[in-house]
Amino acid sequence: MTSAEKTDKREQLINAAEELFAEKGFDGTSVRDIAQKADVNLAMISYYFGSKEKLLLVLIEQRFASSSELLEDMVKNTKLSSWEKIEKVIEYYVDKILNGRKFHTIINQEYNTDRSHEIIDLITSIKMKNFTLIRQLIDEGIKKKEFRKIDPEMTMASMMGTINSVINSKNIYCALFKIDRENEAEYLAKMKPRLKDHLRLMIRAHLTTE
Amino acid sequence: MTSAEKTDKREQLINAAEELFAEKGFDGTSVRDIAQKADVNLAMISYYFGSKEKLLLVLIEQRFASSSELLEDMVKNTKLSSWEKIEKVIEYYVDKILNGRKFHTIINQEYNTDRSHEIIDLITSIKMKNFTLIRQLIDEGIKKKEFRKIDPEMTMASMMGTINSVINSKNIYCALFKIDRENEAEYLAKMKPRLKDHLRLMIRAHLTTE
Amino acid sequence: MTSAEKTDKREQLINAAEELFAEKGFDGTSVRDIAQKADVNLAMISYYFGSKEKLLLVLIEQRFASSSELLEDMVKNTKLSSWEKIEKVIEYYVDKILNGRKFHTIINQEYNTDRSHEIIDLITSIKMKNFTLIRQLIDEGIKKKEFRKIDPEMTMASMMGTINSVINSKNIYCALFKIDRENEAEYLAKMKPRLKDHLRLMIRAHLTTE
Amino acid sequence: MTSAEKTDKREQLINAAEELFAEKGFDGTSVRDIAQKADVNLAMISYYFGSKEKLLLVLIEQRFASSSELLEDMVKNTKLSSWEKIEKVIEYYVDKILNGRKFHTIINQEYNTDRSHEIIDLITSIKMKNFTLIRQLIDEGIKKKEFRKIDPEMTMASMMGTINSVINSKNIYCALFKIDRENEAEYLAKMKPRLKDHLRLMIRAHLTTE
DNA sequence: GATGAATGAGCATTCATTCAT
DNA sequence: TATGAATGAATGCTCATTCAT
Repeated sequence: MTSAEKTDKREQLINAAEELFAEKGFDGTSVRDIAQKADVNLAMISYYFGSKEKLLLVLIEQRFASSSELLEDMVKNTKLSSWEKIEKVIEYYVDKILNGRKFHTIINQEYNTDRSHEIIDLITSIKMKNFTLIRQLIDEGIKKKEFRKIDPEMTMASMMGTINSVINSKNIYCALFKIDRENEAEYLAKMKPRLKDHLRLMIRAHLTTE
Repeated sequence: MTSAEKTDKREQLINAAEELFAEKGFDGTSVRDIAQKADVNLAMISYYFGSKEKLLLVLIEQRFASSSELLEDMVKNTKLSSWEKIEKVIEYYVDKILNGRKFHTIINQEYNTDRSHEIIDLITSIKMKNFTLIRQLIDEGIKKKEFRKIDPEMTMASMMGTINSVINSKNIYCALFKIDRENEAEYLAKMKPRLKDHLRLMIRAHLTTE
Repeated sequence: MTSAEKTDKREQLINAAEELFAEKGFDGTSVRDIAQKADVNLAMISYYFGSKEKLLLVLIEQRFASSSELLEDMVKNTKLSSWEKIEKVIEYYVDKILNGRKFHTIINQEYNTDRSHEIIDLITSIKMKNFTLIRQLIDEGIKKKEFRKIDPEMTMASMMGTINSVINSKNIYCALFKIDRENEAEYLAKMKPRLKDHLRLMIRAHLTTE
Repeated sequence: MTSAEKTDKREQLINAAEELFAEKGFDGTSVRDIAQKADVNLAMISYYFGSKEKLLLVLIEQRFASSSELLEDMVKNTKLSSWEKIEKVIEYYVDKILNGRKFHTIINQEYNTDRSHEIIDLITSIKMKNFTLIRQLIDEGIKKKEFRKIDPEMTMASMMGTINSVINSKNIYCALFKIDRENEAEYLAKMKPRLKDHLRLMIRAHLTTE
């Protein structure tokens, strides 16, 4: 057995878990479901991760890795205008979150429930870090009089909330825009530009003084 | 036993279910949990609702009742400007959704999962109805040149998404604004005006031409 | 369903558990074994007792009830000689322990292992109580010069240890005395008088001065 | 790798198994526990012993080796009186069993359960052999009129049972004599002379005519 | 209406063992 | 020898639901 195949089974389990957790929720997914979908023996979940919950933890850690690099670049960057930075952030996050739609569905679904502190704390820390970085960009724009004095937290809520709407209400948008519910690629292809255009337009009108 | 007591038990079950579903999710809540919290015999859930899933259905139907009356009023209303109507919609929805935070947490959490068609379809139909009505308000404003030609669906996504952020990320906002996580009343009192002010400002800048 | 039948299932579970724990040990017995032997649904163990361990606890509590009444009578009694009291204690304990052979096999087997404190503490407290009472009888005999100054604790160890030998080494004695291993009644019938005669003779020789 | 290290791992497994079986029982101990405690790969148990049960068998065989040499010496010996022989047997067995307390705890615990015939038969044969040899010593003393006509089997039951009490009820004696439960050495140091004195006194009073 | 008992299917996890390397 | 991976069966327990009363 090659080393590629070895890690395969672990990876297969994580991938199967991601799909199932997104579709059916954490509690709605049994370890049997995961093992079957991954075509891996049930006991390997215990072997590799210890428990179903620790599998979720590993899944989150792995998918969140390389999270806020662009944000840190933007904060340090001195050449771009504040608005150009925000534009880049919008571009980046729409792509990133929509490409990882399944994963972010899990995060959105499980974040509010009574999960173990480990999971809640992990997600909170990542969200807080990103929140703080975006806030710096907005504050900088306000200081430079490039932006109006708006409510930074609520403005971020609008950015993230708009993207999450597209993530969470796929059903609605597929119905509204007559997109085949099973065709994930088409959904992403149609929603990404629409979402980016809208956010750019709305956030610009909201932030910038003219 | 009086008829008041009769409906009491049914109502207690629905209320207990609402809290538990919001906290732990549908699958994470057992009928035993619900019966215990409601201080009602376990078998009564079967008796009153038939099954755990039908209890969720009844809960959704009951809480969604009297939903879109204001929207219909606004559509028919000819005295108010389009923006005044949107303002009223914002005011109304922020109050309504934040007051029913627990219920909307359930909706947001369970809507994406593989629930029975009955539940998904019920939620979808209510959401679609409200979407359509708000769209009429926006289209009317565009027609009257009161609003710019923006993307109506994405604009609604932003309105709803912003409110949902406040619903779903209570953890984050409690941390950011130093609000006691257990003090629901304080959370609502602080977030409602902030949310309304922000939405009015942002949506106005986005929609209206000057 | 009559009330007799109701408690029957609970009782059946306890009886089945007693036999199986004695034969195969606590860990060697599965809840499925118990349910099957009792001809009762598996889930009833959870329903009645909460867990396998709590079933053992209930079993011990129930079988130990009405434990040390005779000993307390003997301590209070002023008419009998100290030796007559010890004789009665031997008579009583041989009958009691041999009649509850299965139960005492469990106690002897499980007492030394890493069980929950609840179980260990329960057994210890009962054993200590009886130890203390018997010690009083021996001390009284010594004070009255009826008995020699022997080691009371070790003397009790010999009394209990001898009886436990007959309990625990049934295999050996069946082989030595050619008793059918399956014939519990014959074993008890042959061992009880033998055990009583021996203990009376030995303990008398040990205790009494002439 | 040296041959010393080779047998080391095997020996480590047996030693770890002895401790764990004594503490938690055979069924309460998993092969993972043993492998971990011995710091040896799990699969080595299969490799060295074939199975968990065969490991127990090897453990018993190894610890029982060199068992009844002293007894055979005593039977052949013509110089010592019968009582002097019994005294030596008491001395020998108290030391031997108390020094191997953990092992004898296992034997006492597992002997009554439904183990494989191989194990039961092995233990029975060793016990029977020793029983027979001691019986010869007692019969010899009776024949020589040195001893009374007592019940030899029950007398042996008392000897072994008294020692087993000290083995099995360590909890009780630690509580009675205020010995630290974790201090095995202190327990043995205090119990051995006490046990020997008592047995000598009691068995002498029981056996010898004066 | 209301309840305690009962059921069978399902749960996550751990078991002793075996395998390829 | 030695190991990490893998397996299928079994573990204790909880699930939503039903039933007789």
